Amino acid sequence: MGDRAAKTELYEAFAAVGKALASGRRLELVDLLAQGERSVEALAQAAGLGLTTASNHLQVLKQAGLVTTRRQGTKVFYRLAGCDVGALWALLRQVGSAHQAEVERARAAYFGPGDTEQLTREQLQERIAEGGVTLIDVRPGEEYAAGHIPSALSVPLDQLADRLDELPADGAIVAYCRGAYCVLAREAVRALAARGRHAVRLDEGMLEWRLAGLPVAT
Amino acid sequence: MGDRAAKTELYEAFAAVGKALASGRRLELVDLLAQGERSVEALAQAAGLGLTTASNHLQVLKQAGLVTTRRQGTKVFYRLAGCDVGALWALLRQVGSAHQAEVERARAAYFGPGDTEQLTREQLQERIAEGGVTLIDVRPGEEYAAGHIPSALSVPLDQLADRLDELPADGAIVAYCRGAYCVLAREAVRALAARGRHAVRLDEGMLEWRLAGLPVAT
DNA sequence: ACACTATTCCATGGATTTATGGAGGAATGT
DNA sequence: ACATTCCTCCATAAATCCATGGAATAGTGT
Repeated sequence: MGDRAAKTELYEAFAAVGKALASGRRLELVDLLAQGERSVEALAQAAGLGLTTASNHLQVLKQAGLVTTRRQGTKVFYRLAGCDVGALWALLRQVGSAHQAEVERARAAYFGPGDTEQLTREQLQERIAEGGVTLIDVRPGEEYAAGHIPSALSVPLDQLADRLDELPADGAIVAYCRGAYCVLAREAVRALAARGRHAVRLDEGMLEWRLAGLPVAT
Repeated sequence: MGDRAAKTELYEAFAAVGKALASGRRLELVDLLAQGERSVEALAQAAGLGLTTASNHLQVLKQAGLVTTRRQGTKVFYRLAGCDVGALWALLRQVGSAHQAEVERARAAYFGPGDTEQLTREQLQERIAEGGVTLIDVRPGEEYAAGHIPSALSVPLDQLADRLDELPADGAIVAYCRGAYCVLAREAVRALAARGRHAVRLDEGMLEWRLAGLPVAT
């Protein structure tokens, strides 16, 4: 008991989880999977990876125990192994943004200058309870189908311009997307503003909503 | 806004945190630092690493923003950059142990067969409130000095055999150490049992105590 | 200035990781 | 059986990471 070789092995086993989180590509995959299960091909396309590359990365994640698979016909669907994996990803992002300057720089470059008006979860819940607010989920339709905020309407960002008539002309519009580091809701708010509609966004997204234990509709 | 190159950079920045967690050696250092700040030399010795190797790993952790340094005379003291880093380490361990078989195997090999009687934090708090319990901190003295559970007595494991007279002959003894994956308390309980004293251990340790927001004495 | 201590920086070979193509495997439909 | 689809496994070259020793640097005491 307590010898060095065994200790090294134990820590190496924990490090296997760290290694799985040590690639930006894999983190993109984890972020996608946090929205719901997907096939390898869908993941590869959504993350902009080659098929074999995506498969390789998914194998690494699976080896580390972060994801599990389910086979349906010829397709293999990957999903996070548990909600604790989503929590780990969220905490990793929080630690990075709190302590690493490079994250803040990259975030600013990704989101672009300025920011859009935002709402906290609590404020959104109040507004929903009061009524009169139109909540739109601007993620791709499959992610909405895998789970969304109750009362939200699915309006994927790329359909937003064509479906303006479904949104109230003068009522309040709130958009949300995957999470704190997703651009979709920001782009939706800007796109709406460019078309003369006022909208605000939820400050975080579906990932944080789930982690907070709030109700999810499917 | 939202272009791929910027997105890749952002995820790569998060991955820098993952990379820092991708080595068993570095995780051992993080685990030590979770107990309190230490000099490079002390860390190298405690982790069984060469001095330059330890310094290298610490630089990687620093670069990732997980630790910060403080200079005092010729010594440089490293410490965790925030309690969220400790939380990240704890969550990484939890995810590993929940989803990765290898962790469980390595844990069993490290801790040895069988287990000692244990107590939860809540039970310990009750027993302390009732009185009549002797709580011993079996970590090295410097870690006790950096913060310990109120009312605990510092009895480093390597002094335990020589200081049996300080412990009640028939009262209840509870030992604790660094955390859920630390052997010290288990070894203390066994050592006491081998000398005819009955003792139990706290199921987790100082790391989890701090993260739970419970009071810490110095 | 000098010796001394504690740490970081630098160079190096060996090991690991990465992206990518092509072959191989499993389930499905004809 | 056969072709098709979707995915995994294998091989490979480029890039990165690792431990280690020696040189360089910052601070302390004489």
